[in-house]
Amino acid sequence: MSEGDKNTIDSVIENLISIYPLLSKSFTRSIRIKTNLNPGSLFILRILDRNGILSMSEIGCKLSMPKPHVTAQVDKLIVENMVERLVDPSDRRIVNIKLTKKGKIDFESIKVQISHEMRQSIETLDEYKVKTLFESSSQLREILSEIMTENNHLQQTCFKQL
Amino acid sequence: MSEGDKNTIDSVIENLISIYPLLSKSFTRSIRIKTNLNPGSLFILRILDRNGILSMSEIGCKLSMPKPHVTAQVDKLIVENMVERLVDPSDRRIVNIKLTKKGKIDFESIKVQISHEMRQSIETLDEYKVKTLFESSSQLREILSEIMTENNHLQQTCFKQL
DNA sequence: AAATTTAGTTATACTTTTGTAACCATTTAA
DNA sequence: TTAAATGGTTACAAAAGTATAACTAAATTT
Repeated sequence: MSEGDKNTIDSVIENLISIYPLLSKSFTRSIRIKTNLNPGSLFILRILDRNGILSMSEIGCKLSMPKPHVTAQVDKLIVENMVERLVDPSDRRIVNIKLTKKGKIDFESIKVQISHEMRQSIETLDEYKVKTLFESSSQLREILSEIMTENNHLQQTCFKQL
Repeated sequence: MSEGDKNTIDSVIENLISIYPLLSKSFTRSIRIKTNLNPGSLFILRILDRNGILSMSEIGCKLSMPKPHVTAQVDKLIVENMVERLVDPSDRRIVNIKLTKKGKIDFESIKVQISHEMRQSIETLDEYKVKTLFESSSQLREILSEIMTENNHLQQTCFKQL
């Protein structure tokens, strides 16, 4: 690897370390204020919305969330009637989770709620910047999803890939 | 605003909501394992490294961190001899914070520590993807920094811009 | 000079997240 | 058919972040 590549990677790390708190502050506060959910259970809604059905362990793997925490968060979502547990007939130890109809509808409106300020900010940008924002966020998301597939290390190794 | 723009913004929000947990999980765990600091105090180091000297309030504004939390985190960093308090001679209410020499050195090595896994992952990517990652993270960082300048709402309004 | 505002700290309570250990039920392996 | 491994839950502890009120000291306003 050349010296230039090394510097490029340094810059990437710098950028990511800067982006993280910007996103964090933008979302977590909206989530707390505008929903009665916490960020963790919202993450679970998001991956269920994307993946359909996931087992408890798969949720924990995808979110690097300890299994006891997954249980607690899913319990909350069940109380809210946003997800449901499904016993896997082929292996009755496995508990599969999926969004309910209410969960799907609620998640859509929550997304609108928590991104309201950010949406307004983005709308003030000129067309070119919005396009740049779209492309850069798409690319970053894709590559990060690709490389962030390492296992978690929580009570047991997580073998299944994201 | 056209329907296409609205969809583009929706996609941007989707992307950002996806990127956030990926970054979060990648950094916070490394920080906890590899340093004796918490993410919050590391954020403070980062903005001090970038901005030089900042007052307590400015730190709180930039990080959307409640002032009492800033005090607590800075206290920790002072115990570690990584930052120092400087009384502002023109206004003796203001407490300015800057990195010590040790703080600068430590921060550099901490950055290497906490980004080690991510760096290794990035190194496995081909040259084109690294370039894409660099460009997209740079662009995203720049635009997010630009739009995430809203005030915090913690005990008092934060007027100064980031 | 008195009243108000601002910067920061202290104290305190609460929420969220992380982590470990122990446990049950089920499946797989010996 | 025992023994071991796996998926998940329960219980519990601790770290980290969030929030508000009350306070001191200094600056500003009136």
